[in-house]
Amino acid sequence: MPVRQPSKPRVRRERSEVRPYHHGDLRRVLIDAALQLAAEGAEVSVREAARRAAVSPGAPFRHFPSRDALMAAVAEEAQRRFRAEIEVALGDAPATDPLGRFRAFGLAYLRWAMRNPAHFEIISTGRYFAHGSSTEVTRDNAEVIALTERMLADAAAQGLLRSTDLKRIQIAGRALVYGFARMNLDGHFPRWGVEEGEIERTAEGVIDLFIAGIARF
Amino acid sequence: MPVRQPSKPRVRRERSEVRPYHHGDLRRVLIDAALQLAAEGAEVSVREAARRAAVSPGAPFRHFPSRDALMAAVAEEAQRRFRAEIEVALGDAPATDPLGRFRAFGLAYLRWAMRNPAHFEIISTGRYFAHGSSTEVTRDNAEVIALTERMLADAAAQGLLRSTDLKRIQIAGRALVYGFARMNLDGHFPRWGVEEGEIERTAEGVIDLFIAGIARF
DNA sequence: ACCTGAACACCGTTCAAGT
DNA sequence: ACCTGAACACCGTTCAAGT
Repeated sequence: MPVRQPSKPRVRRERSEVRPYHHGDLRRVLIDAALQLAAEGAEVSVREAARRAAVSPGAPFRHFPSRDALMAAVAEEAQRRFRAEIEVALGDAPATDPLGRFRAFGLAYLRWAMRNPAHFEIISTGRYFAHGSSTEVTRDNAEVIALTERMLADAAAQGLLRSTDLKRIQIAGRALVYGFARMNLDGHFPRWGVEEGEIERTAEGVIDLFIAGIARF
Repeated sequence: MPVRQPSKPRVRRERSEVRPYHHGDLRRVLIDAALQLAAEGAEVSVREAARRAAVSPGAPFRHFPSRDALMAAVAEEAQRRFRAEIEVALGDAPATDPLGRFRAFGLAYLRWAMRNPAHFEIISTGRYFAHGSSTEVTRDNAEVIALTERMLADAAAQGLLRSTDLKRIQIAGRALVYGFARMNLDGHFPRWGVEEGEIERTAEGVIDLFIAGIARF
């Protein structure tokens, strides 16, 4: 078999002065523009994303059938990043300590939500895509749910829990962290006397309170 | 002094067939229209509210400086109703049983949120008025916070709580119910295997789990 | 004092026409 | 195949003009 040179991808003046007629990967560029708009706290509009991609207002509709479809793609991307961060955080937590893992999960969840509020909102608000319209988001989410399910099952197996109703514990735990993240998002903390600087510490305290409540000792 | 007849307020065909030039109380009518739009699950738009009030698109702006101001008025009304319902629910709960009151509060909170999702969202989303732009909403909210503060202080005084960090308990409790309400709002329950019919029961279970976690026994 | 109706600058979306 | 640019039906908001 003839050995081929490990072909450096032929660039051939891709970076010419002349604006090319075809955009490189408009789909990708539009998603990134939308992510950035959200991160800036601006409303995500198709037209503005198009403007940032330097294309006409109609162009995005060749890649996304609707604004909601664009938002779903943005949610997919954000969900991917979220899940990656969760998994990194859980890499440090030993499998032998399921409640420790549960705690690490909660902390990672809240930290990401605090530091990426707009992306968190797009993932969770459910206003942009009908439940399950994006199979990828659905799958990612299901795997995150399965993750905490396993932790609780392990904890129960080790006799660490007061209650045997794991589903109830799981939903309560999720309501707790989701509620905390949304209180932040929706600007509730000032009226609760929680200041900017102490939010992450407060998150930690709330998680610990919950775990102390479900733990046998 | 000549006695004048106790003049029945001169109506003089106010209810004539001809549409009167002045609306009776356009402000009120616009707020109601907006509440109804929200309850129908539709986007609340100033123009649509104007249409329902049978006035021109510009008319609302004589009563509200902006869409956000209209939404703030809607939030005020919704918050008033919410608080009224909470207080009715607490009327039945004896002052001698602070954790019972805490439970009753949580249930009333969640029931209202489940049954008035759109109004609940307008109250809580904080997208429509800067934190504290409406003194009335701020005050109503502060009183609801004070309500639960008292319950927990009473519970602590009776030695019913495991922890003495009441602020932490309060924020955790609020995060729990708010999170649960928002999971419902944001359509999370299908992917958690919680069906429509069992949501209120699940809410009860989650509240009980939390209270069992903070109670001394 | 309160409302109308036209106007303006935005949006999402469609579609013929261009390359 | 992909993009342009005009068009349409919506929005929030302003403002002269009417009563």
